[in-house]
Amino acid sequence: MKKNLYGKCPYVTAQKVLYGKWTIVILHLLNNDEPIRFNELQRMMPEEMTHTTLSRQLKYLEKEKMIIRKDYGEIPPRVEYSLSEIGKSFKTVLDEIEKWGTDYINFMNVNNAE
Amino acid sequence: MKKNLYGKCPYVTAQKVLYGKWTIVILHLLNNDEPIRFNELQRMMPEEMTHTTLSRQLKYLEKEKMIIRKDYGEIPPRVEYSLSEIGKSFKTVLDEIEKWGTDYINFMNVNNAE
DNA sequence: CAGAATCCCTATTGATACTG
DNA sequence: CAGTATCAATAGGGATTCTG
Repeated sequence: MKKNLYGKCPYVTAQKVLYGKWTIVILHLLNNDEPIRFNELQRMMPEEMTHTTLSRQLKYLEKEKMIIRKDYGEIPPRVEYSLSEIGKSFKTVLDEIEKWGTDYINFMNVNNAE
Repeated sequence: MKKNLYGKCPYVTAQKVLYGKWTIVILHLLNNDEPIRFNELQRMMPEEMTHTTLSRQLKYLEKEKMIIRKDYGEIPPRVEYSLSEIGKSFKTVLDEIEKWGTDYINFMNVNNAE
């Protein structure tokens, strides 16, 4: 009987980390030098999403050690998100995704009449 | 109001193509010179999955033009799957995923007591 | 062998209201 | 501002059966 290979096979593991509906986009947006506040991040998202969903995705990525949540404990609340070290190292994948994604979009535009 | 950016933003697009539970692994397994038959592919999968699920994922990837399905029309059936051109170009992403995934696994092993 | 069809079940998302 | 809590809606996956 085969076993769960999360934490063993790099592909299975990466798939699980990236499985959320917005994870790649969030990691991409956080991939700069400035930490980003919650609402700011929501406004930057390319598509509509509720704060409930964003909150959940952020929590998931935090649990997976991809991002760091810094709560300033102020009123009104001020929370900033940034990439962790292992999250930053994901940049090489993001760069390839951007290149490939661009190629894929062009390819689909050429090949699809619709 | 924000719009659906599938087909516009490379990250959103890549996320949608990769959203299946096994897509990355399937693309990785098909990433060689030999086409692979259905049952053979199922046996190669690192974790248990039913043929129903594999069938669905393959259909999805075929619809997204990532893979090519070749039906030999024989009895008993013989169907081979291989990567399309745009699917092959995904290799650069897969390579980075493998590297990063390996780093991530090591990182998690060092940092998690459990 | 390589599915399709079906049903069921769970996980994920979305919508809304509430809070310090 | 940055959430949480709750509930409803949906999609995706799994199990089983049937087929040529």
